[in-house]
Amino acid sequence: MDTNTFAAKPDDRLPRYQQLRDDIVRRIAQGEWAPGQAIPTEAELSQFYEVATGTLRKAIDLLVADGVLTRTQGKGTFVRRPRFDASLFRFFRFKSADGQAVQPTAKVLDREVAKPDEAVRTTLGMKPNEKAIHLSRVRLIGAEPVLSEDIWLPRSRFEALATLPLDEFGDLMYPLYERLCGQIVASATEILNVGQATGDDAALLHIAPGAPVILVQRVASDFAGTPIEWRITRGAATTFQYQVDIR
Amino acid sequence: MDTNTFAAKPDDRLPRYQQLRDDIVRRIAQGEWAPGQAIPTEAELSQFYEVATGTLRKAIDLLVADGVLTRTQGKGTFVRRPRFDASLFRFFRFKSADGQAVQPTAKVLDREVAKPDEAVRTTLGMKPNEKAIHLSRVRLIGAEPVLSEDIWLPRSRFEALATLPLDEFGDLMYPLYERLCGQIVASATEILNVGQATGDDAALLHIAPGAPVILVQRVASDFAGTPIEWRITRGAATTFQYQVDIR
DNA sequence: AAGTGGTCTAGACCACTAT
DNA sequence: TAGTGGTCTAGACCACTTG
Repeated sequence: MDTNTFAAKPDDRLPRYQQLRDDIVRRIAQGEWAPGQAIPTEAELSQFYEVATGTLRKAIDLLVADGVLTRTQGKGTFVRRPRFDASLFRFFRFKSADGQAVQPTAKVLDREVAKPDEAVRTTLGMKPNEKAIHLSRVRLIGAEPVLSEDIWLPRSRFEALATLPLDEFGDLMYPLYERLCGQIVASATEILNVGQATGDDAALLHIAPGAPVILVQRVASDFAGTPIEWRITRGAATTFQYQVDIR
Repeated sequence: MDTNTFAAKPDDRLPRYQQLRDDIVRRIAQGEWAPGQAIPTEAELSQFYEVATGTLRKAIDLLVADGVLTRTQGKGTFVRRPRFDASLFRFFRFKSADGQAVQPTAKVLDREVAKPDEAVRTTLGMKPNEKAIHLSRVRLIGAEPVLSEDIWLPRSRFEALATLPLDEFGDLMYPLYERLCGQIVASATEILNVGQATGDDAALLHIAPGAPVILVQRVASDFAGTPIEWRITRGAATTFQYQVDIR
């Protein structure tokens, strides 16, 4: 921070507060300020950037609205640690026997290092001959399988996962990405569709072939907006529910 | 506006800008400022409320973020006219023969004035013996039925629709509510589920009985947050697609 | 008590729209 | 040219957290 001036003038035509926002996300993307840590105080930042506190606050307001930062009065402003492995609960409502919401566990069934589909390859911005790591997972409530998942990762960023023993993958992938590969998921886009269970799905999820299933395709990206994971999740449509509020 | 002081001090503990926001939505809900019209200028409002322009702008920022107001530089700040009859396109992707996205037309099949289900009655906050207007609609692309809809409205607010000839209902309900009944839909909550087509659905939508269908339940409310419409829409799951961006 | 973010002021000047 | 919202300043004081 100290040694690095605000050289970045990406676009003088943009308002100052947008330039500030861009510079702050750049520093986060480059790891200068890490998730879970506090960024410098408003006073320090406004002095460094040579803007009034109101202008700096407006830049931070945008990042808070985007979910990149969180503010806590009296404590500081922090880079948000994204924890949306639970995001599927926005779609699938799982309950235990006593009606409580529960987190499913996960089990990696298979892993291969192979050439990805063309669609996956282009989505992840991979070179024509680059290999991908492909994981097949099942997620369970107790012993009951509820979700079936396929995950593709570019090998270049996730080399450590190519050799990790399958039983050492935990329930959550994103902490693993961060710990073993230094890859932090900052945002994601999900597309929902309805399909019918294939024979494999049916066997895995204990439903009838042809029964309706929800397909959630997710592309997850880092702070710089680069896609780093492609994932598809399938679950029985009977467990599906989603709520939207319209402005 | 001139005759009406800012008597409302709903909660002195709240920041001024939140009090301003509440007072502005109150005026909109009461019809003092109507959808499509401009509200007073920032200079007038900040003088009237006796706050600095920055404070007033923060209140308006909130309402813009909520989708209640829109600002246009050089022109003014306007009460947004909600137009989300097209919101189903967030769920169902319809295309014409040449691949263009199209708006479906609508046809009211049936209307009855009857006691609503208990669930509908309580959701709409209706008295125990109050009657509701129930409409059955089908929505079509060309001649092809794609969505089947049931709508319940409290009779007290929508009397005019109890007698309107069925062929005079247009394609869009909300402009009708506003024009004939003075009811403006300002927000809505939708819940999605997946089901299987009943015999009626199958016949109406030209799909096989038991085929997967998407059910969208919508509760629409006015500016004051009072629910005024309950609606359920059913469509073939094959036409369903939804995209979410996660922070 | 010191340090943080949260609220608010009283302006200035700029960019855009309309006439 | 007049009027609108958009940006920005240079502070002040308050509410909350931590030592």
